[in-house]
Amino acid sequence: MTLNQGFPLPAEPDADRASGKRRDSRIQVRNREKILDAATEIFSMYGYRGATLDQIAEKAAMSKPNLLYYFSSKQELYLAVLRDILEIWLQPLKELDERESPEREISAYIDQKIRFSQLYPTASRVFANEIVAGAPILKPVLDSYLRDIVKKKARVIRKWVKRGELADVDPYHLIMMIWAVTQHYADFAVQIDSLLGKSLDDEKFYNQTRKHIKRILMRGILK
Amino acid sequence: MTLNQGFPLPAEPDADRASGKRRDSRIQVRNREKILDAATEIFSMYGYRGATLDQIAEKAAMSKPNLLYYFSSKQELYLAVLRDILEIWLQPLKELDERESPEREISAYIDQKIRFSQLYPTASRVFANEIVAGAPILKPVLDSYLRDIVKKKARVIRKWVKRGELADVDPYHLIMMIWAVTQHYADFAVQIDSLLGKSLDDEKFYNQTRKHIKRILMRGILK
DNA sequence: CTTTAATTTTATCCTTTGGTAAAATATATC
DNA sequence: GATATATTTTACCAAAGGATAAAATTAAAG
Repeated sequence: MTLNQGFPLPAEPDADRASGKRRDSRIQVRNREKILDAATEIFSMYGYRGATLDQIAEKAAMSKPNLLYYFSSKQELYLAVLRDILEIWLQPLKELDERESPEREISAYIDQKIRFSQLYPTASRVFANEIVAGAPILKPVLDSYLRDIVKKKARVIRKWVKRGELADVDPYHLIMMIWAVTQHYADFAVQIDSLLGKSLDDEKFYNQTRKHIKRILMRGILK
Repeated sequence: MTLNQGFPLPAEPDADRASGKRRDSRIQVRNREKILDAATEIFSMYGYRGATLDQIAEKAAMSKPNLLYYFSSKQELYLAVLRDILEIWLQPLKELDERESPEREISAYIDQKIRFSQLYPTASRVFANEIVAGAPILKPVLDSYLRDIVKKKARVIRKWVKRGELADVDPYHLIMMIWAVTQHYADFAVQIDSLLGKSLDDEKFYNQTRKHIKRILMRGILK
């Protein structure tokens, strides 16, 4: 079960772009997308091992061999899904800017994270699944790429603390707290639905949630 | 795939206790426990569908048919695992007592939740897996049992707010925030290990985490 | 000890699953 | 519209996985 191999993520393999073969025919693009969407949904429910190509193919409304024509193995498909997710997942953190006030920056960061939970709940769940499972695939990425970004941003937060613009918080715990709370609304959406009958799709609930999270967190960390 | 059926959880099926058959021979107890432990670990990594009886049997150091002698199907085993988890997962919430101060009660609640993450990280992950997967099994329990408890405790929190002992927070969001943050340290342990090289097993890190979470949250919600 | 009941092992079954081969069909290019 | 290329379908396969049957072994009771 050494699923992991050759995952120099991020960066699509994406060989032969201008090379010999013409890719990206209309139908090529459309079908790959259809498959990725279906796969995201199925992987989010069953995880890598639990998901089956039959399920994914059915959801994508095509035969299994046809699916395998576009992604030559389950693993390759999973990698493609994870690649897409990681990109949008990481983006917001990179934008934290020390030159701005922590109030503004952290508030904006929370906004972006909760927006992600609203827009891509299934993607969030695939990611959650992967991490809960012990990150068999993403571990190398966490250990290198993510680690570096977070380290850099921890420095930014620490600077704010030194400047006296922020209470004396641990940057790592703060970042993880924000992740935990915002992702929770996507990952545990069923539970929330059971308790409140609401989801982030409901714009009113979305805003209430967003404000509430921000209020408590910002009160907790601002001087 | 209608996994769900006859899950009047909580309450073990537990027929024939004083009835005809004698249960609970020494070996019976020991083996069931060994299996439940192994199953918890495997289910936590692969989810219900992704886990295999072979893996579980191997981890429990017995043959698959032998395992099936103790739990007559994969589903039954999964149910038994969930039952055990749910019990310890729910306990702390029930103890919130409106007669005490919110400061003391919520602080104690956070302590208990983070302690759970430290003591039973794999159990927490099985639970997370089940919820992320859409709670195919636990949905009825969430919709009834959990819903009632949370509603009751939301009332307690609301009372504190009315008494002016707590800032004007939404009880549901507060509870979920506490869940999210505390469970995160168990469910996303790999990520934390990647970023910090630490886990809650490290008593020092455990306490630092506990205090940090409490500091920010309590600052955020106390008047 | 023997007898009876509990536990474990061995052999096996049927279904599902990831994946392939090759034929058939559609699409594009000249 | 003929030819080459891309896409889809049909028919399979070998391995894995949940489960059962029945034989073999071990433990308990008298």
